[in-house]
Amino acid sequence: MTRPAQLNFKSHLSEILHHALHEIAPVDPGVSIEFARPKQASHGDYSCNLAMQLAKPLHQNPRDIAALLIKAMPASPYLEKIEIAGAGFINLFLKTSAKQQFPRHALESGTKFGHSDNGVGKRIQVEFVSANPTGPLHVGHGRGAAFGASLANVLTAAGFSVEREYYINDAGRQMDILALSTWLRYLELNGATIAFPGNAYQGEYVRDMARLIYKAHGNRYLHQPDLLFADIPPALDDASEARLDGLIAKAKKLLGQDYAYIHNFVLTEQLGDCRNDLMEFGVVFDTWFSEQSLFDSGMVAHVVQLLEQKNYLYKQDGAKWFRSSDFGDEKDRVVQRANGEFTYFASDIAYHLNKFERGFDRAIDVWGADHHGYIQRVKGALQALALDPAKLEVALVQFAVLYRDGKKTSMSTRSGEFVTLRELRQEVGNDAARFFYVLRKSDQHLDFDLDLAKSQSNDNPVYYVQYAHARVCSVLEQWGEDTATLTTADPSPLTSLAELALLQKLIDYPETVDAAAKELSPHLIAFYLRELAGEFHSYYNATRFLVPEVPLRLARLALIAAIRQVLVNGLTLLGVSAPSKM
RNA sequence: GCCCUGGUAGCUCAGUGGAUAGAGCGACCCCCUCCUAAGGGGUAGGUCACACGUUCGAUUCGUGUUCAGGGCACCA
Repeated sequence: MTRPAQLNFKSHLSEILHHALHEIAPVDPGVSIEFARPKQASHGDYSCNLAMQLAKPLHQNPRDIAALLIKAMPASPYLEKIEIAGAGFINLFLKTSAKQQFPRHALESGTKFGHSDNGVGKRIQVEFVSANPTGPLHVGHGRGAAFGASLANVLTAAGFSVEREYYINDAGRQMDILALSTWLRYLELNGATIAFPGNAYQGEYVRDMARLIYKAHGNRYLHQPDLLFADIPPALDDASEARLDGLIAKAKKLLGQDYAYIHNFVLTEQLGDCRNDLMEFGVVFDTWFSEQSLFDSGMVAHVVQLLEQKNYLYKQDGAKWFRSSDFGDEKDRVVQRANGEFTYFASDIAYHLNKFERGFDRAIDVWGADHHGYIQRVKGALQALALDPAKLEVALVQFAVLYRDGKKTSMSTRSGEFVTLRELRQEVGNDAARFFYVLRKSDQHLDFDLDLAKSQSNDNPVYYVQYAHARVCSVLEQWGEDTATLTTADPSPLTSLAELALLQKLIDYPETVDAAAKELSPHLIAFYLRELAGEFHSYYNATRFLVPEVPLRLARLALIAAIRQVLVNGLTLLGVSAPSKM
């Protein structure tokens, strides 16, 4: 057995059990080799239920099979003993000396500890946030941002080449509504009295943009409001969508070329704001992909034509429908409306075709849970285009429901009543926000209690983890010597129960990163860190590190230095800082 | 009506086809002359929603029921 470059007991054990399995069952019986971490120490460090799985296909008693497997296993330098227990568990016990290698191993690997090469040579695109640039990001977007960024980091740690992308919905009606809303506010600044539509964008940021335009251009874009509202039927109520569309059409007509200026101005403003907001949140993108560019390049028209050629479209009521029900969708969907305009779905098909053309091995879309009905039709379209829909994975992030004073808070952008991500970050801090967001499984509803998150109490688990880091820093500082020398410390004095448990925890870290990458579950890192911090705090309270006996002191310092490294690495994956003083 | 998520301790949530189901908060009791008390130790708290099925074994998988949240546009 060769020693793996990155020490990973699980894959090592898996290797030797595969070998044994092949020995006793040359024909693949179609079972998978899994290891569990037993809750009881007497059941070993790892346990394997392979023998029980084999009982049926091999028509033998599981305990007998276990004995055969153990006999066929190649010798391992890391194993102390192997036992058969219960109904046929194979319990594996690691040598203490093997576990004791981990502090040195973690320190030598440094920021790379926990990284693997599982994904080497594979390109993954992670698309996330992709919020409409029609207003500030709110706390719901924040969850997608935190999840997507952490996921991308985890995948990078697993060796994948990751590209982070933001899809900008800069084409379409919502942008027009924003442009109109801003222009109406601008008219008000010019002294006009406007019946501001109830379903236009109400937020204060719209007024801010209008003020910027007014400041830079004075009354250049002023038109008489009478003309604007002239033939808009008064019978239509204030919140009518048709009235809004009428106003947009009128604005385009009155402003002529200038409409493009207003439209572009509000887009640039909102996008810039969004980008800054995310950057401050530690979330950066490699690519900002414009939906409009898909129209400009003719990609949307092209993809619709492509589907038409393949006979997946039909006309009904003047519109073009895609036969998505042929691909498991509950009904067919319109790609081109009766008025000739393409739907959002059409540009989304074009967008996904474009993703595939860029040659990613996997594309992960992080979507809000409200888009779940969308998965089937997009995959259907990909299939219709003879692409492999399995390459597209959709991670649905459930809504973050916000509570203030114990009451649900509305998050509609148009109504202007929302709590922005920026506001949240200012109130609870970036670290707490990033950590809070990934402290839930992504497909789990998140009740974000603002009052709790705002309270600077120790309820906030991020402090708990950061505090562990700060404590290690403090101890090492008082020790005062070069921590780099700790890699040479003899680890054999680390024999207490707490120390063995901590060694095991270090061993778990690379496996946790692997699992988080495989299951697209960054929350596993957050939970791991909380557990590691908990075991460290307990150890800290029970044990002195700066003891007079030099070998013991060095061994313990090496252990806590390794813990510090893992805390840093894990927090980095989550985009949370690791302060050395608190 | 159909589709997605969920239902695990008082609350918020992890977790697992396996052996005695976990954490945080809350409650109660205790620990700073001591490397950071933003910490630690302890006590109490459970029919893993319910029923049936698959399995050597189900809280985990399947089906049904029920409750909760969300989604079902020629919006984006």
